[in-house]
Amino acid sequence: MKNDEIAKILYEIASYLEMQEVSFKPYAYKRAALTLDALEMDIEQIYKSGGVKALEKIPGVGKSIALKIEEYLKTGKIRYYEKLKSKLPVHVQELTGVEGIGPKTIETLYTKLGIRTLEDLEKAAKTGKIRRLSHFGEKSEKNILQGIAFLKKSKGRFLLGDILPSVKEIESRLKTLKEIDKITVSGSVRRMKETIGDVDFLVTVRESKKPAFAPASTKATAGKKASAVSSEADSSQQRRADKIMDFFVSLPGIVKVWGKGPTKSSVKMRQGFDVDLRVVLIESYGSALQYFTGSKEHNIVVRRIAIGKGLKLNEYGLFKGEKKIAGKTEKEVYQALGLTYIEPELRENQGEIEAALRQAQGRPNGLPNLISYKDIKGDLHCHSDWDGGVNSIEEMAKTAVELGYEYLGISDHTKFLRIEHGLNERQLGLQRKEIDELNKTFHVSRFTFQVLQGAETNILNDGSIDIKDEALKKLDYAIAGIHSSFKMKKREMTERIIKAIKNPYIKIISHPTGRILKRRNEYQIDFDKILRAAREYGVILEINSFPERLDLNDKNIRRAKEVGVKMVINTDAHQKNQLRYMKFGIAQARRGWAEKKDIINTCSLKRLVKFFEQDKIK
DNA sequence: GCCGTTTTCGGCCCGACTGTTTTCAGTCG
Repeated sequence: MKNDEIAKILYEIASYLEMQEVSFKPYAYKRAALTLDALEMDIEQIYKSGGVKALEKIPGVGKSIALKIEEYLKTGKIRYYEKLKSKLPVHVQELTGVEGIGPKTIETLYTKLGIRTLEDLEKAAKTGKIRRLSHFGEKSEKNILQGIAFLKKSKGRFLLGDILPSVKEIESRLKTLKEIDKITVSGSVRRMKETIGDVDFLVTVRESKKPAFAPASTKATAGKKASAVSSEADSSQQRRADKIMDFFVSLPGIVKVWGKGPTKSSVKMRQGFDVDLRVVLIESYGSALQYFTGSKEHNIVVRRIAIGKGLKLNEYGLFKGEKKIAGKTEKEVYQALGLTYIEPELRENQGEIEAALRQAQGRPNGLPNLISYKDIKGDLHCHSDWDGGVNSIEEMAKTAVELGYEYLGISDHTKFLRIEHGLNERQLGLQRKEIDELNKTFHVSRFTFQVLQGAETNILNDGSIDIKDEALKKLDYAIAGIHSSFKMKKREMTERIIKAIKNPYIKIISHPTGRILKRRNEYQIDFDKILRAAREYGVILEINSFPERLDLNDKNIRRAKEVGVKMVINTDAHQKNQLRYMKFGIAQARRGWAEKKDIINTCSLKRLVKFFEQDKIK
């Protein structure tokens, strides 16, 4: 899909126009980019089905942008964009990645100092050139360097949410190949880590219909690097493996083939990440999957256990001397080592191996009974067109029904956030009416589904809420989150959040630590203190599923669970398609060892409403 | 450049915060 490529260009056009102080156009380009980014349908398909007219039907896309999209689809270029770029030849995307750097600053830095790249910027900041410019000082220089350092830490890593769609696309293309039998993505993608270095696929070659005259020898594969198909095996199997590799390295979106061999090929995708494909033997599939799924830390300990039992574990199998005793499935490998199966999301050597051992021996404190990807019954944090979002409440609700939910909580921004068209008390009242009307239409159908009215209110600097209690009271529930003054001192910030927790109508704290992946650290807070307050007042902490947030993180989730604080997994969707981000939040919860009972939106509508109706403990 | 219950032109994009300033420019949500 070229959606994200085009969105990226539109964003950049917006930045270039901002540099030139053009008014309003940047806003239009950004809006179009935003829609395109989260558009579920393939833009190319839309164009093919109805040409420029169909493109114009996309919200935020008019005649001019539609023609530019057409130009890109036809020629791979947009002349207007190329022209803007040649006028100001700077790496906009790279530079805006630094927190605090925007188009205007980039323009100044380029014209005054000729800064074009991140490298130029770092050099200029380090040599004290930036502080000499007017409107810049020592502090701005320091902030720039900090921003660059933060960016560098996550360099070469991609957000899971950004690359998972491409991974799925590659997987479905590979699945069309009749030569492939099993296919699984391994590595950090399988572990659903929040950021990903590269993508590893494991496949097995489909057996020929006629039985091969000899099975691949286990002896030949023991501990040695072996070709995917041993010399004894059917040579047609090798031909099929070659065919898989030919197909793989010619997939669309590949910009470079790093290497291509009979068992491993490696390519670089247009988005910048690498994808490896490995062909393994069916009898080693489990051990290969275990090996390539990692994490490295997890595997080191697992292999040590094997050694302790006089065994050897590698990607080809679990061996006792020359004899292979397990390897076909992962479960088999773990069991042969005296462990129960460990879900990929847990494999970080954070105590999961010890827990699997205890469980296998029937002792207490085994592995958690992880929340499953199907346990969620509703989403309690999403936005509608009432606060400037893309979709109406009805459209959001319909998607929620499609997802099989029992309820959807609309929680638009409130008035402090003017740019997000935050709702005031009066508007919340009007919205209530719309929701009540809409719910009547759902009640006639046989299944249970209900839209709940929430609101994502703002925690002001003194810890008060920007909506009056009388209005909060009329909502089904209220969320509070921090959207300003992120740099408060630890004590003040902690007190600020705790004061919001104490508000009798606040039930949920959204994105509690405020971090933005690849961009911004958590706020300075005493998390344990906040946990204690949340437990005391029965307030729920959110696991925000948005790919760049994923806040709480895994460690905080585990901590919350240990303390007995309940959590909710929400998407924070600003468009209906983003309701599908839920899987990232669930993965995060799993990586934090959360069980179904720890997460409140696994419970039925009835129980949830009852919970919200309860008065808070204090 | 987009959009339309203010409908084919004129409105859209506010307000807090930061770092630089001493009255403002740029960024962010």
